[in-house]
Amino acid sequence: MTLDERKRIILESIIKDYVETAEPVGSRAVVKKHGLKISAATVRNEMADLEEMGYLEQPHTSAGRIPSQSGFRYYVDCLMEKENLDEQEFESLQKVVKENFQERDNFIEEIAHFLSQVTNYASFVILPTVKFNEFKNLQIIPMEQGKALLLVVTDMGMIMHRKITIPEGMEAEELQSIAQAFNHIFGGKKLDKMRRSDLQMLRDALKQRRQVIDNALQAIDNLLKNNQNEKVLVSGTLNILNEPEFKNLDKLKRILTILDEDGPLKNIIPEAVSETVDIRIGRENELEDIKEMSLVFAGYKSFGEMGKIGVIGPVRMEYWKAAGTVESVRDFIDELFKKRF
Amino acid sequence: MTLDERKRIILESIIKDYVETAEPVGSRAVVKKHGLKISAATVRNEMADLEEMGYLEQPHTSAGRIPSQSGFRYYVDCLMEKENLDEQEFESLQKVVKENFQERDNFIEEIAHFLSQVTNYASFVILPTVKFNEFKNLQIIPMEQGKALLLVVTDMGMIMHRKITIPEGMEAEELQSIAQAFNHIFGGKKLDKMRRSDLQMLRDALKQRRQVIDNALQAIDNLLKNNQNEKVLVSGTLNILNEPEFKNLDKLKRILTILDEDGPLKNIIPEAVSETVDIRIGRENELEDIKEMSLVFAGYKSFGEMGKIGVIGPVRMEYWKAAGTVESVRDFIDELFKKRF
DNA sequence: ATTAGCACTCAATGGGAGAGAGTGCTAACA
DNA sequence: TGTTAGCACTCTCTCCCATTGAGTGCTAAT
Repeated sequence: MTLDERKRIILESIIKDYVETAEPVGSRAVVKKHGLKISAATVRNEMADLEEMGYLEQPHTSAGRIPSQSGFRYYVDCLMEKENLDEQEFESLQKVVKENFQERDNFIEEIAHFLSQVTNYASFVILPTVKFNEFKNLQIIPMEQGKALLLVVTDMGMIMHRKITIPEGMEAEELQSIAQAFNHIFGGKKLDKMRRSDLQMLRDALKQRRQVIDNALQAIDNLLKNNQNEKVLVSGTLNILNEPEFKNLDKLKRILTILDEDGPLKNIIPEAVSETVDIRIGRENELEDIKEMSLVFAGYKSFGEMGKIGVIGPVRMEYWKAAGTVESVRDFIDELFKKRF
Repeated sequence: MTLDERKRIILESIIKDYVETAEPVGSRAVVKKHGLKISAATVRNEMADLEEMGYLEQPHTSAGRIPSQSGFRYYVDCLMEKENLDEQEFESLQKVVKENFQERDNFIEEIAHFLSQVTNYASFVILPTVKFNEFKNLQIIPMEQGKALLLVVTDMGMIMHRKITIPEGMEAEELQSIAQAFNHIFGGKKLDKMRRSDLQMLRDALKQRRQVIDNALQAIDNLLKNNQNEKVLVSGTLNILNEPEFKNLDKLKRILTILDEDGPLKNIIPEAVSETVDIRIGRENELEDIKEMSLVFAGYKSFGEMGKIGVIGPVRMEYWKAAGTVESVRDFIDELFKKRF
């Protein structure tokens, strides 16, 4: 399925034109745009060939051609050159990182924002679960009257915290011994293996402090619930309002609804992602509702587990820019996470 | 400006009809809908009067009437009866609270979600700043190698935390003495009064540990930056896709963009809010971009400072439902916050 | 004061003509 | 044999106009 040089040039130039204008591209336009030394009629013949091969299609007989999804696939596989961040964009990324790398949540949000700004598509960042982190250490720190702060630290350095109620007047030492009991039982366990059944042991070990323990367990339960699921962050969804293919209100609504909710989004992205950029074009996506959208995404590591970043846009997407950007950002934060999170 | 009974009935019935259908309401429709004992012609006369008074307007001569913004204002002030949460909704609210009151951020998010679900409008919750809380207590807790967790607690019990880097091998006691120095200098200060100028004192007090102190100060700076500004949470923005007045793509985009960003939203809500429900209809809003939208909102207290919740929707809004819902939810969480946050 | 009747207004709908863009095919050309 | 000019043809898009129908305001009768 390799194309001769001329067909390639024509296909690529139709793709570039179509991506820019969202209009079918005619034979004359192809010749003009690239100052080709052949006539429109010749191009028409080539276009007819490309259509037969399935790379182009015609909305109706008297219109120009538009790239088919296979056409885009061929382009992405064989013709595309990724366009990485330019100097200015890279500086802006560094600035974003510098200002926000203090706190993980914030940071991730800003990264998503950056992605959508640079590409002009909707972007997403999926935070990995910490299921497979190990419970390393628990601390209970007395705060104001009757309150304490419960800290859970994992082997990868992830910290979770929650406020709990304790009996008034309880000594710090007592809290410490409770914490010790927890550490003894849960220490070294993967988070997803921590079971309520271990509770009995604790109860037995510390008959007197049932209330604190119950509160603490409740809090841990809650922390785990909050962190065991992947968190999804989306940014720039409104970019799709600019795309003429979604000027239909119903379609728009369907897409925005998907992007607005966490649930569907998680299912959109394939479970297994690699650390290289992957592209899913239109019908290649499994979810029915996004068969008119394309995904460009890649995996990164944080706290030892796999997260995902990417952009989502119309099939008529600037794949070269999207792929380059996702790649650059992925590499950048992956490197960063190695050091910090 | 009081209306006689008949005019009131007519105005109210036009409002209800128009809110439901988004279509101009004709004289016949008014008579039929409410089984009035008067003829359409009589209603037409009354409608002409109401139009003269500015409560109704006519899109064009051969159409029915729609309520003007003053009409809605009159309705809200003189005719409306708030429709509070029904039993089922109230139960659902309690359930939401029960499942999420463990963590403030989550909790607030779910409240916003609840509001938008029940009203079918976009909802917002603005978290108060903690500017006026007092710095009460700082702790530095050693974590894994070379890392520590910095905790800042305010007099109202608000906890902020951040991870910092410390020199390897530093003793817990040493950290404690650093923390003590902080507490000594900042203790009792309002958060918005904490100045970098105090830094010098610290430096002098603890010449040896400059690195830890710098890191800690950096972290505190960051925490404050994060919490001094009001945080805005928005939910259910896509509800406006259902409103026929926003089927115009440009308008839609303008509104969604406003709701999508934090900045504009903060300015939409008047600075001073009371604890009772306030309603701003269309042009009563100061911001140009939302002069076609209405706000229904109220203030609540958390950590001793004022937050805001409310909904935003088209001028053609079910004010009775929106006002009742906002009131119910406000009262509920206000009560809750008194106990917890 | 209320109502029936009627002429009038104006948005919305749908059909048809004309313009314009682009094609496929044919025949001529290098 | 590949390339090109020319031309008839197709199909969408836009504009125009006539028709329809809902709803009004006014007038005259009750």
